[in-house]
Amino acid sequence: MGHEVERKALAAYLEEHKLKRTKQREIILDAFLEAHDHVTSEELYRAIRSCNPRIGYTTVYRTMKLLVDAGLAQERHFADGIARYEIEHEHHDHLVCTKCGKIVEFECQMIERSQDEIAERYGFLVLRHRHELYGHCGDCREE
Amino acid sequence: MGHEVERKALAAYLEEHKLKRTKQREIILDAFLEAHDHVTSEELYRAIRSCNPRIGYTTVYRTMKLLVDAGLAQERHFADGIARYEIEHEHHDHLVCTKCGKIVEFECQMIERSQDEIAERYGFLVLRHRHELYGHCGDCREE
DNA sequence: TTCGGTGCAAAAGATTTGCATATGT
DNA sequence: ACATATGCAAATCTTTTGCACCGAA
Repeated sequence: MGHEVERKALAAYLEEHKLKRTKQREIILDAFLEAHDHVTSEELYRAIRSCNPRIGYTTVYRTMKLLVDAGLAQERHFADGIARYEIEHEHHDHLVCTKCGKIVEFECQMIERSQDEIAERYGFLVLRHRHELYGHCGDCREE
Repeated sequence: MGHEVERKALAAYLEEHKLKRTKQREIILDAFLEAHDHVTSEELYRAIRSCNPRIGYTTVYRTMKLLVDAGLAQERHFADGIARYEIEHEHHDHLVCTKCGKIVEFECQMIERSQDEIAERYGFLVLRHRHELYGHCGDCREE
């Protein structure tokens, strides 16, 4: 089921930090990589449980923190305050519906370029950014 | 102690929604306006308690949600997932230096326009946004 | 054999809810 | 008078921790 690159990255991280390779960690990594973005720990736990009933809540929480430390996942907090994880990847931004909680990712070259321009104007070297638009999605704005 | 504008805004909202003006709501509004930005409900509760021991936790939580609905406060979630409130003000974008902590505000018409375009593409009605660029400022990037 | 890992249950921390009482309108 | 607001305690929800047992190195 693929994910070789990520498995190796995790293995390297574990070895480097004298931590152990366990099947739970592999299972959770796979489930995370297969899940839609913005999964919560609880969603992951449920998904994993359906195939592997012997994995505990705690292990999912602990492993997700591990994946963050290993640079494989990113933790984000949107309006509801629940931790959500996404795969560490290129810059992208979010539209968040404050009514139903829907989260849509978008990318906009124009904005990226404008950011570079702004950064240059102020002499900044930009390393990362956070850009979230909050409002009502198509389904919720009619109500 | 000032805050006339906000008090009137709250009163208007309460009247419009057939809600009641209570002294608790005024006290909490005042405390919120006087607090530093990014206060948590708990901090507010403690600050209010020192002068008004008869106000309950619950009322602070409920009133902060009310202030958000009334457009007087904004709720945010940073890395720890605890709700923090700040005064609703014009949307500034920020450049944040992760070395020296300098914060520079900027505004960019191009970005604003792009946001509108994105929102339209996804059918969103955008109410507010958050846009932060993190990096090193001119003074720090040389080191 | 030795540590770190796991899973359960219990704790902790933040926020919400049920309900009897109090209070604006 | 009536409907909403309040405050307490209890419930809920997410996440963390303590601890006995398990398993990778």
